[in-house]
Amino acid sequence: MQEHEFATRLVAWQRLHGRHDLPWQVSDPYRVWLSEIMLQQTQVSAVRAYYARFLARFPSLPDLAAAPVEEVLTLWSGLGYYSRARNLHRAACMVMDRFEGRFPAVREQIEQLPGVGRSTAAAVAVFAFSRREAILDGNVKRVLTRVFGIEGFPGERAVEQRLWSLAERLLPQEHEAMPAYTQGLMDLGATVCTRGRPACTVCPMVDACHAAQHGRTADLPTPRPRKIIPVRHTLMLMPVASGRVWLERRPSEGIWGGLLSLPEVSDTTAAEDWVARHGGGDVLSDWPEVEHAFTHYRLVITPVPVRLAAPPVAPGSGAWLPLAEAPDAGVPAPVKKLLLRLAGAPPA
DNA sequence: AAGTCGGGGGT
DNA sequence: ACCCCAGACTT
Repeated sequence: MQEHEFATRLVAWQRLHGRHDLPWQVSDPYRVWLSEIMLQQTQVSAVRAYYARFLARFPSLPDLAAAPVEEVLTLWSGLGYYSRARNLHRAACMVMDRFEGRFPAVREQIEQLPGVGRSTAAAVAVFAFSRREAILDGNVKRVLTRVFGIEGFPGERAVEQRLWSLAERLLPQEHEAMPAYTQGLMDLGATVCTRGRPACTVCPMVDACHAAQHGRTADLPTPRPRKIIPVRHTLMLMPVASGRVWLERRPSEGIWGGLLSLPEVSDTTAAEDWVARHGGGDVLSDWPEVEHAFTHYRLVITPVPVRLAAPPVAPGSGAWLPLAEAPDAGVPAPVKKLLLRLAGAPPA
């Protein structure tokens, strides 16, 4: 298969068999950008509801820029990678005062926005402005490594560079074909050239696909080299008083940045110190640990429910929330699990 | 180049 | 239980 034939086949396939009903298939750059950020490392099925909710609250970019970042984070909670939400808000403000409210139409300018890398910038440039730019996300890497038989872990610099240059050579010549071509690349990866059981029998590339012809779809793309995942332990205090629980806002840097959460301490001594510093109280019971898995480590949380002796005077930066409301206050998933348990078995 | 950041779905 | 997903940013 000549390289120019790839785009021809893909565009024809997309028009007949691609997805045409995704809510963000519009030309409004704000909506395209929002969807691309939400879709980073997150699957379509998970994004749909968040996208609708987000647009209902922030129908346009000026609405988003005018909102407090805390509200953006609350709408984001559950999607993960919370720096995306902070960057989204920063970028909206940047478009307002650096680009006078007009979304930039060139890939290099879009790429200046925080949270937007080359691939995301290219996707916005293509869908909103029909620019001739290549994307290279997980779907595209899978399709290209299989069709063209590219060996090596795509996270490796040399492999990724080969993929970028290949992706650029494959672009259709006509600007008008760019949205269908780019959508076709994503659709093929998402619905046909899937990770587990690719549907090669209905693939428009099957006769030219290196992996399909050599029975190597299970080997490509080359998987990430194995690593040992460490385990970390932490304690989370659950300070309760008068039917309310104390939540603190975490620093914007690091894990769960900017989210409301339970106070975290490193060990039991630090836990006792914390209670003493806040007027003293009783540890209510020993609760079972909660495990939470990240990409790079496993976190074991020991919950420490405490009834504070002192009345609910706010210590530091946070809030006393009614037990029934706390689980939905935009907290990290494992904290929500703890708060639901707390609300289900409130201290007498 | 390697490490960090999350939650959820597929297998 | 393990893998990865419409990646970007920091060190």
